Amino acid sequence: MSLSRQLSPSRTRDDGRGIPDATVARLPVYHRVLRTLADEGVHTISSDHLAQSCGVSPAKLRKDLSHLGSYGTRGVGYDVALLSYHISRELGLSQPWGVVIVGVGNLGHALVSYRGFASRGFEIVGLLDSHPDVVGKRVAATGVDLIVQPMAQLEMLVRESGASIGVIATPAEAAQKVCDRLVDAGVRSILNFAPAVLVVSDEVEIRKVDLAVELQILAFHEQRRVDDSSQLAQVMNA
Amino acid sequence: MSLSRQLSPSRTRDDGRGIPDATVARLPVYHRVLRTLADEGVHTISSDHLAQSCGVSPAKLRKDLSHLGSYGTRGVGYDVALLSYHISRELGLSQPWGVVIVGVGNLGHALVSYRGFASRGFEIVGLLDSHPDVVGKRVAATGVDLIVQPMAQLEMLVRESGASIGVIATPAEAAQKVCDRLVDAGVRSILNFAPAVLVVSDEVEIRKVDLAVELQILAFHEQRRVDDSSQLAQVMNA
DNA sequence: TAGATTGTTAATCGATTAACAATC
DNA sequence: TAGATTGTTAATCGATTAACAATC
Repeated sequence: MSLSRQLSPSRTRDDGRGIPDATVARLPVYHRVLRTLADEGVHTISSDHLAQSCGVSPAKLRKDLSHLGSYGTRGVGYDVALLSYHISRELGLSQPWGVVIVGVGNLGHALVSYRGFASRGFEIVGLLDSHPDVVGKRVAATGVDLIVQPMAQLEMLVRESGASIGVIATPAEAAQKVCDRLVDAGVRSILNFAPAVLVVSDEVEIRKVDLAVELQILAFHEQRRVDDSSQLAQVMNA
Repeated sequence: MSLSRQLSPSRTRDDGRGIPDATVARLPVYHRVLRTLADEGVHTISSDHLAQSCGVSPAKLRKDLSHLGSYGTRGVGYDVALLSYHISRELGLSQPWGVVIVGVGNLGHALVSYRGFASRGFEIVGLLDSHPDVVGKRVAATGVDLIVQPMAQLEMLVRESGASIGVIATPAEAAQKVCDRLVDAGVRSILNFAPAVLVVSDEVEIRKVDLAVELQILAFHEQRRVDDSSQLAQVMNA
């Protein structure tokens, strides 16, 4: 699909087909746990222990890490600092990424005050909202101190800041329009919190966080649990 | 794993192995889109059109729906209301589920004001926080009007309300303790927003929403894009 | 050397996809 | 009947897992 696979089959130690999506999705967890371990003064850790801390199986962890290269030592384990570095490099955390947040309601505020941004090299470079009551308000948190801009500023803000990630925290009705404008302005990565299916071109990477979906998946399992226990009761009575 | 599969191999029209996880994760999207279509007065829709609205392939949609039973009409399509009903029933949305939210910071507030709750049968039955400034505050939104309770009330609140879903919106440090207390009090489904790996027994269903993870996955793709274009430039120059 | 632990292999499992027979 | 569209089949693909040879 992407040109790069054909151009350079092995950018790192990987075997040419790129790092599997499932692995990429777990790398941030490994990275966070490794940083915590480093803070606690741990220098070396085995795949068994690290896997347990990350909530995955040791086999899966080793398989995942093998895609990055060979950074462990047989008989010893992994150097925490070294592995942490290689993961962050692979994830692209060694360079800063500008983030624009569209929609500064409760969720937008929660995102601004989220401490995980700056510590991983993300910088919030712009806040936008369409509501007159919100536009012009100053929003400050650790590492952030911005004035909410009107929507008309979107294109200029994205271009001047060079933001590469757009976060959509608007109501569902506004999401597609906002998405289109972000993409037209040059954003190629979108994180969508609005409960809407966004249509984008293939070049745009889009991730979706949907609270309602998560809750409904839990409801499904809750219901199955209830069904199970009532069925069990029937069997017991029979 | 669960007893029910052995007891009753076919609760609905499914073939005994239960509905695949990947399918369950997509059902809420189908459901939301179907409700929107119903609101727009659409009575019948083909898998091709519905799939497009949901952002999936027609083959995947039909395969997914086939796990629920046979609710379409060949040559015609799906009845929007009927299909919507069967999905909601399968997801367990036909009965109300009580939700307790622990941690009423910016994110907790965003969750309370989220409109997707009540419309899908979820009811927020309790808000808890450890911070003295927050405890006792009244939090109101559509369908919600609650006083934030101190953490000491957790067990009593869960038991008296019969809440089945616990939402953790605390800092990472507090998350495991909160999780343990929720589970001890009887909660079997947890939605975790804290950037922490929670350890729970097998009986507890846990879902995780991690903003930092989503952003880092986007950063990975951004970086790959940058690498690609610089490589392309090199090839062009050569 | 002996014990420990990685990185890789091969088998298995689950999800996706395309094609088409069934049938409205 | 002819056209349309579902539900199912079989092939493919990607992810997981367990086992173990390599090696510190």
